[in-house]
Amino acid sequence: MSLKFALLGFLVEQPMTGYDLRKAMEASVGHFWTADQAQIYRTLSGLVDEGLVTVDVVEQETRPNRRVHRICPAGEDALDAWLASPLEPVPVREPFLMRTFFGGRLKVEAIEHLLTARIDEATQLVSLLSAIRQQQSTPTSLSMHLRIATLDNGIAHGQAEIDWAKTVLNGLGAWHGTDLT
Amino acid sequence: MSLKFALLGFLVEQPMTGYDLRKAMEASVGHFWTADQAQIYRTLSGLVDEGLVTVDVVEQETRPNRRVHRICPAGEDALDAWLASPLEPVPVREPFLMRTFFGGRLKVEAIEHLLTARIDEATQLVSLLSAIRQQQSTPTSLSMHLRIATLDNGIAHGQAEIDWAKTVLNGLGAWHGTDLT
DNA sequence: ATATAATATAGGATGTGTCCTATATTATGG
DNA sequence: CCATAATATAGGACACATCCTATATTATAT
Repeated sequence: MSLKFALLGFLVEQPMTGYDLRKAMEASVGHFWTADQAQIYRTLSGLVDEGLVTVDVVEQETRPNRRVHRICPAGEDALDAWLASPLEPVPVREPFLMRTFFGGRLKVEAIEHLLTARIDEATQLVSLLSAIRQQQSTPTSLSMHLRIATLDNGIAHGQAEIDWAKTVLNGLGAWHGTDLT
Repeated sequence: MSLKFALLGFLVEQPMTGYDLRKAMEASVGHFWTADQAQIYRTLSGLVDEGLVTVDVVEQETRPNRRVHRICPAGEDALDAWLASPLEPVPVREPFLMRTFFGGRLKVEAIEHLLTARIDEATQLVSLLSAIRQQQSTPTSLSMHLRIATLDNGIAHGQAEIDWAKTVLNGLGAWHGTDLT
């Protein structure tokens, strides 16, 4: 998927180890892309096999050697090709909505609990992203503008989820104490 | 994941074949859960192995026999347990935001193209969901209320995406004709 | 004083889902 | 008249990702 290109994108900025990449991703794209450590290493060696990335081994005594990955021109080409390529359809999969869909089997109180938990989670996420967003200075480049935009996207969807859940919660009153699902 | 429970949820309403389930899902939860045909059949036979579902074979001459699946009491219990269980953390993965994040490598026009395509897609989705939403009568049960709520969720997020993309698009003007990424 | 986090890589097992294929007939659309 | 959609199931191959494990030392936190 896009992990491959995410790695290439980060390696454009500077050569990094798998470990560095994991941290860099967690700190920047973590809110819209979670990457497993094992997956990063596997994808990274795949990039090396494809000739898009080279490795410099830096010997270390106490820890495993640092394998510093550097992007090749072919890697940059692959990244640019991907950026301009048509958007692949994303499989949608929302376990929470699946629960909502069959929630009629639950007691109203249990549904309220589900929804308030959802609101709490989304509120926390929005707070976190907003805090990071506040720390950003006014964008002086297109790149910065776009990176901040990804934060705004998370905030917008988080807020949409909160608003939606509150509306559903309010509409639930009509079925309080009712057992006719 | 939740596919297992989605199948159980649908089988509560009436016994169905794998084929029926695929159609039922596409028509109702399709906007927040895409299910592959092969995956449905495999998951379904898994449910049979677990003893949560039984099968009646209806002989047919011209086509493969219909294997009608019926939920067992154990299946209903499993469904209810899942509905009340804590929410598993969902892995986030948004290829479009990954592209946005590294979009600084593209020309401003190319980014505009990405964003307008995104707006078009989201607009289409919102139209489709809104049309379905309009066809719904006023909910007379908790179940109906919640099912309609899943539609509203899709509409809300679609609209949030449209609003966000338009804002980003407007902010892009400042970098028109600039090459300093 | 002791535990755990940080540094750094990588393999095996497992799960979940997609894609493609096979099979066979009838109905519908252009 | 011909193609393809609908009906109905299911297996093989493969991709992508997660979880767990192993290894080894230092720094930090309780």
